[in-house]
Amino acid sequence: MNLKQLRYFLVIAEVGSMSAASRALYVAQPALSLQMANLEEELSVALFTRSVKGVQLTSAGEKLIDHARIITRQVEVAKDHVGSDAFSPRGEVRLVIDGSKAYTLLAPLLKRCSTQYPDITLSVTDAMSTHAAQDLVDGKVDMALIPGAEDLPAVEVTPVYREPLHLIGRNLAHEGNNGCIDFSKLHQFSLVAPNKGFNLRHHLDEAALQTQYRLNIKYQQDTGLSIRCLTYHGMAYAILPLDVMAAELKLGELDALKVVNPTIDRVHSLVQLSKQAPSHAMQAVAGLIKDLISDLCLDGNLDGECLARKKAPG
Amino acid sequence: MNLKQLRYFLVIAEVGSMSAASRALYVAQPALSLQMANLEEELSVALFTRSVKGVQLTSAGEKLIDHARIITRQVEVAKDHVGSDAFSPRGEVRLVIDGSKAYTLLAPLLKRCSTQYPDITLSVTDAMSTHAAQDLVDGKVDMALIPGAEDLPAVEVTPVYREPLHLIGRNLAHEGNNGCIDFSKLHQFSLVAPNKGFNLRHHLDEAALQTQYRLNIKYQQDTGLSIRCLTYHGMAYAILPLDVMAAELKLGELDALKVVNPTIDRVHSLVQLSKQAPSHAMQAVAGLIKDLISDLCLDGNLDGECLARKKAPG
DNA sequence: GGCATCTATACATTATTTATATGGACATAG
DNA sequence: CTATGTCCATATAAATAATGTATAGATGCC
Repeated sequence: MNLKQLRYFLVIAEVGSMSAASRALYVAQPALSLQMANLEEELSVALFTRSVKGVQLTSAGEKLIDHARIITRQVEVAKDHVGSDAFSPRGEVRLVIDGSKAYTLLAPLLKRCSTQYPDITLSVTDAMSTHAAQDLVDGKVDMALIPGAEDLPAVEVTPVYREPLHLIGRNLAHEGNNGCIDFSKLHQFSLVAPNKGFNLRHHLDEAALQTQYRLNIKYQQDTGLSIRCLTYHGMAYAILPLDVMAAELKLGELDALKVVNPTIDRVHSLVQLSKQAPSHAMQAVAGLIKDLISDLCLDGNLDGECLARKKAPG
Repeated sequence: MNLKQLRYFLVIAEVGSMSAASRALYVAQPALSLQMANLEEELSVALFTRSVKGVQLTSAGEKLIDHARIITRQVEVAKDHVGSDAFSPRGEVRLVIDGSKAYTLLAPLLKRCSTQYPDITLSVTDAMSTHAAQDLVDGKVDMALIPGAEDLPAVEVTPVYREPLHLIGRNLAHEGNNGCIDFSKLHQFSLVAPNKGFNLRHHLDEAALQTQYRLNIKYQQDTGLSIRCLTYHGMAYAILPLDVMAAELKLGELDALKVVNPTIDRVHSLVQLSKQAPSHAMQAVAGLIKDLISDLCLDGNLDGECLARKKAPG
């Protein structure tokens, strides 16, 4: 067994076909066929069931895939670790950000990273919080910045940011009180919200349960784009953090009212698997994120409370 | 970077010389030279400082060695995992037993292992408890059976056995009371005990502190053999678990009195690093150990209390 | 200074990996 | 039902990588 085999194996398992993997890897298909055959012979167990439509993992293959991810990732971490120190880290960091924060954070984060740590390759993806958490445990990413991670198992959680949620929609200016609106009045608005299971919805349901007020959820949409779209076109009102609709609010096309009595706020946390030791690069990126959020809060560019201390520059 | 390089690297680092490693690995020395040069080039950092006396790890090399151990071990675990199931596990398990228990447990454990799990290779070493714990965190072994591990960090600890300590030495038969002796009377005996830092000594000191009685420790010896030797020759008395001197006690050459008021007992635990998932083989061996201790206690061949439940046969 | 030991380099040899070409299995479309 | 396309496996040749042999350079030791 060697690392090349494991890397091939991961790609083949992911795309479900040796031919497709050969195109993705820029390697001839027989090479993959042979390497997998060798691997299977060494382990004396079949990893795939072959068919004319591609390959599928056997149960043994399913077992191997977790190990393969851990091993190949550990190798990357090792490379980074020996080649860098706390002052000039290097290597790849794969970060997933909750969709609601990606718009605000992505650009400045990438900018700062390339400036402060030119040797770090920061790959950022965005996803809804639940998918982000799954990517993390699957080993597809190294870190996640997601809301509602306070009590996930087997992970290292650092709360960094508490944000209040707002009612957002058209022609709300006259409704509120000092830019606020009581939770009790929310039922007057047709809302668009994600399905149960999503963090945003969880906070809404919780507050509704607590106050005994019902909400009038007219549309259930699970992507940020859908929610923004319906809201923008006046079809419904959304309960969101401010920055998601920053541009429309600035233009005066939409209004926002902070929900109070009770306020609904959620905590975004940096999450990483505790079973894998963080590389210098990961620690550096974690510091960057904390700094960035801290700065954005101080400058008023991010609405909410920073929970992570401003790191000393290093 | 590949696994071959990491394996070579580990051996070279361990023996401190490429030539010596080449003999150990049955590989020509230039092959090692070249592989290490390649590895260093890929990481763009020197792993060794070469001298005419051999090689020595640089700080980067020190960093890599931990990763290399984890990675290579993870590969072995992966192999075992996919190639075996809970019923017929296979693979290597490296166990270290505290010296005081090795004599009693080693033979029956190996016998049971080869009978029940013929595909498991069980490598057992013995060491004083402190060294055993170090071997575990260094990744030189997978599991340890040691006393006093109740609150080690970053490890999975399963208490399996509580054993009472006895005063052992020549001509004690008339001293005790129903085979027991009060802690308060211990100061009358010249003792041989390990230095501070060793688990046995820790329990003695603790009891002395608690009762405010001082102990008369004449010799400080840190190996089981030394302590047994001095005791056997009547130069001192030892405070030990019964089984360490089982043969001499049986022959009537030595006597043992259980220390009471307070009793001094210590708990042996199975310890494994929590960061590495246990293979089927490791779980099987852990079960074997619990079973064995349980059986030995029930049959009266081990003096003390079994803390782990008798596992259902499987 | 001569000898032993260690690592590095040069070069030939061997082993491994990959690419090309091709065949068999199977699905889908005409 | 046949033609066609896609998939994986095999054979063979080419390319790449790893290893062994021989040897040089460096340094400690007697």
